[in-house]
Amino acid sequence: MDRTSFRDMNCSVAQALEVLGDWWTLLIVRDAFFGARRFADFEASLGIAKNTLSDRLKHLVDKGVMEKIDAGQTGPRFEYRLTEKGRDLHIVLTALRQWSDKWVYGPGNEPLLVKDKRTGDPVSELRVTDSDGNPLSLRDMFSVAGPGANEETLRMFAPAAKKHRR
Amino acid sequence: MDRTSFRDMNCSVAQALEVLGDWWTLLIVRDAFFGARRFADFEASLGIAKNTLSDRLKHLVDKGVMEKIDAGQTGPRFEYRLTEKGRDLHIVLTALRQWSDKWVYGPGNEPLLVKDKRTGDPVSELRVTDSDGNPLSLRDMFSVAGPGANEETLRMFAPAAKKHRR
DNA sequence: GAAATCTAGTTGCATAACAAGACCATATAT
DNA sequence: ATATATGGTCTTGTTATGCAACTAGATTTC
Repeated sequence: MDRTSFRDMNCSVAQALEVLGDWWTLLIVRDAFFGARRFADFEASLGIAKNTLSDRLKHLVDKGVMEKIDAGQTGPRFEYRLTEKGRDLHIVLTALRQWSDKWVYGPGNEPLLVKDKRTGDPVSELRVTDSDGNPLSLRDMFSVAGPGANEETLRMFAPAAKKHRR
Repeated sequence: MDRTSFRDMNCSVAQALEVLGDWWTLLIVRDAFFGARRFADFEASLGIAKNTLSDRLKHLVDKGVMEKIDAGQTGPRFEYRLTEKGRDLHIVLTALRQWSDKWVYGPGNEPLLVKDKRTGDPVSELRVTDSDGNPLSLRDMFSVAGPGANEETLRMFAPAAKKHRR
């Protein structure tokens, strides 16, 4: 009666959630982007229980999102740093932030703004675009099985869609 | 000893996770994008327990991400559909998918490809850009307290960053 | 028209995940 | 020698989640 793992699902979203889907995990990554490095940093800024933080950091290190560095000439002093894999999550956090700014807080109530250093303007909203940078709406795209697809993928991906189409 | 809620954190990422952060939730949304609508659709394609699915759907409806529609002339027959708020999560799923395609599966092993209907090319990678559409790297941006910030935000956002800067 | 089936769940039980706080080991500071 | 800081582990409870059984209205089959 373990919690169902997403490991065997041949789906990128599922795999991402297998790494990031636990309660607290993405907030730890967020804090890392804000400069938190030490165990106590995360603990203080999140108010997370030590054991949970310990688990999550281990998991993130294990998955290659963060690395644990012994920064200690002076006693037990470790730093947890984002790897490149971890830094690449910036786009995921941006997507979540923008969604929440729009739908939870609403325009004009954002707790935090991310701006372009050069112009001072807020960064623009993420959009899915074609290769030339033109925005694509949901109706302008379609999904197909990729090179890594298998039957599992297909079962997942074309679930009931067909059954209910009129 | 409840699970810590993120409700009181004045942070967009935390609020997004308060809505989406549970195990299974984003996979349910993913399935909705793939055309799943009925209780049994989600159940079959995910292999999720009925009670958990029931909880999650209630929560998503409650948060305005999906709506429950009685599509039943013929018996108990409901449909769960994404609202506009829910459809806007497409960008979040895209970010997660692209991250995983890059870092978990690797190029050439994607289980699923999303393509431009017009050209047949895969949609391009999400990027954070300035108002003119020029890509910005992490170093090209900075964060500031927004109009909705409070002390809580600041404590979160400038946690240890200062302490450890040399 | 009775029995089986389908849909959309709820309920009860077992276990894993999570939270809170006590405790611990190493090292430096006083 | 004592106190403090760091970075945890351990113990103990409470939820969350999974699994299976059951329910209830409506439809289909016999």
